[in-house]
Amino acid sequence: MIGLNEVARAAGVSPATASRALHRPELVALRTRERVEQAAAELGYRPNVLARGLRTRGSRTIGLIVTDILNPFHATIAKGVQDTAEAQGYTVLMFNSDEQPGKERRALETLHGHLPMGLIVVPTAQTRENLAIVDGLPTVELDRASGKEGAHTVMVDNVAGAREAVTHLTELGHRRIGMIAGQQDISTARERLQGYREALELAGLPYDDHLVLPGNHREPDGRLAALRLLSKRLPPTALFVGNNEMTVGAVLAARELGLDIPRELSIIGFDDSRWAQTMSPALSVVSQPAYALGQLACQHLLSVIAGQPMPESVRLPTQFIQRQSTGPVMTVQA
Amino acid sequence: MIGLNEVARAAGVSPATASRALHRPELVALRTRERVEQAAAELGYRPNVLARGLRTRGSRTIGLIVTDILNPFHATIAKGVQDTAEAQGYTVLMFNSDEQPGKERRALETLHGHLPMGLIVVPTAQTRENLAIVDGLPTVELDRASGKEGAHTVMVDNVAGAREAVTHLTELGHRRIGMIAGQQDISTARERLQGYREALELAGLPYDDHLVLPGNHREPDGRLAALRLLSKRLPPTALFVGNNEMTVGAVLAARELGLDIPRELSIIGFDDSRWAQTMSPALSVVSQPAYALGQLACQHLLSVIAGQPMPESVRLPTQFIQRQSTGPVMTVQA
DNA sequence: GTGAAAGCGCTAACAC
DNA sequence: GTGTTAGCGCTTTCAC
Repeated sequence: MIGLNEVARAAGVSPATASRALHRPELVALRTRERVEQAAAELGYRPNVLARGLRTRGSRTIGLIVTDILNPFHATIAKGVQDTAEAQGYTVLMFNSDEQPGKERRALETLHGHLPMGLIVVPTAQTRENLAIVDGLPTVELDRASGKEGAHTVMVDNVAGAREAVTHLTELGHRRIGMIAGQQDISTARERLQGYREALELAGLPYDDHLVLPGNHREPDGRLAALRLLSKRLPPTALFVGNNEMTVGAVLAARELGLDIPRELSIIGFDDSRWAQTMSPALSVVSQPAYALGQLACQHLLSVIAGQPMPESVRLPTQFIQRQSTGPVMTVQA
Repeated sequence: MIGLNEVARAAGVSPATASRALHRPELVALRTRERVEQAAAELGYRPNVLARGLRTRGSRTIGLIVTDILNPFHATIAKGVQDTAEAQGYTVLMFNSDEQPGKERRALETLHGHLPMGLIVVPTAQTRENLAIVDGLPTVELDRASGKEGAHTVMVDNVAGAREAVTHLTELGHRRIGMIAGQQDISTARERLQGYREALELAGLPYDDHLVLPGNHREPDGRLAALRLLSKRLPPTALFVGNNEMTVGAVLAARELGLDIPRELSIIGFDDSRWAQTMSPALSVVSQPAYALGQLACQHLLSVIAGQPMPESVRLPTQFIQRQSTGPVMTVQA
């Protein structure tokens, strides 16, 4: 490996000067700086970030923990984070928690050993406790809030997004609207349920516990919950589903039951995707700016790292996109 | 940060012994080892991998460069790699090349500074040259071959997969079968085209240049290529598409043209996905074991790192899955 | 079986 | 503006 020593020798300066020339050009005479830069380029010098990190107690590295990289929403978030970090010269160490607090813990432990300068995390149910592992590390919680005091969060306005979607349904005349909600220990799921309740209230409809089923955010759970809701004697005429994966399951369930969408059942999902756009009928959704969410979280984190005062919580708006999966309620069957 | 010094002091031994106790237990008396381990656990000791890496010239880190993390195929591969690496105590540094050799170069340069022990890369068109940056680093090429001499590769049998799919079409009676091929500087695309040709030959059909269009592996290109092929005076009655993203474009194109699948047009895509499974009609595909591919590449790499002799090239089989997007050729129109 | 000492490559403090 | 020196936390000779 070509080290700074070689570069310094080739440029006829001391290693310290070579380091300054590369890292703090303003402290060095223009001439020497040029010599060093040229030598570095010729030798193909690449800084050893391990040595640098050891010395400065912090590599230009940030951690990213998502709950499911196979979920396109998370993959998009990850790309937003990575692109932004890379543009600023940061390297991202990415981990998957698979929604499991234990995996999150291990990820945090591994990360800790890498002396990262910051962390972006999509929290699990135990993030508040787990974050003790990286105590003092600048952290931004993304998409969900762990509930930790004073944590920085970047999220969408889930309440408004859900309210808008469900209001769309009430305005179409639906009065029995089911919801497949996420696990209630996740802030996002709570907020979406809250929006659902608010929309019902606005429409003067009662909240009916039996029409709301939990789900663990994955496809099979969405399917099972939908099957249960739709098999009731008096099934809902519309379904609002709390995340993208469960929506797939719900649509599959509707197909299994031979229900025509939207004639016999209206469905709205949370989070847009290519699948939602191209399935037939195309799915009405509450769309989230996933990429922007990742970008913003990363910028936010870098600002916090830089010591700039930052607002604790940032909310991005969602957008309701009406497609073909929602329609007026059928005239009541005898 | 709790360092090895603190642990050593707490255990009443020297740092050197503490290091040995944790890393080479057999060199240390059982009693002292226990004391050290207990001290480490109590203090919550986490090794500083930067310091260790600096000292041993190589962190327990491997690099992974994929061409598009938003493509579910690549996301799945990444998960396979990560899960496997993590199980062996390795940390993955993941980068996105977006198919751009320039981004790949920068990723390799960044990676180099982290002193990784190995690299898994989904090659771009210039990987052969770019790999000079990490000269000597154990490397496994995944999904595609860069053409570098003696490189380790883990791929699927693209020729057989394509041949099988196209043979399915010829057996259904199709005689004008179009192909949307990937860029021919990518080995995978060349091999799939090769399989297409072999299938035609097996069926005694001539190879017609006009029925084969290139594409840059992304959705819009697939759409445009399909539109061009299907707008011919004598359009193909079936389409074989070289990757998953382009297949989406091709299906959208068919819809735009109002073509009924499979009555008026049969389509087969390469690589399965949830989209392919749930779109209607469900898509017949050549399915690839994406997760296993990632796992295998990682195992292979770790073996190479460990100095075990390894075969240069590994091929996994594909599997043709017939769904509803393929059917017998329509009786010829006047 | 254990400790002392050196050094991985780099940068910050302190001279000059 | 530049060089000298020291040390980040760890592992690894080399003694004992």
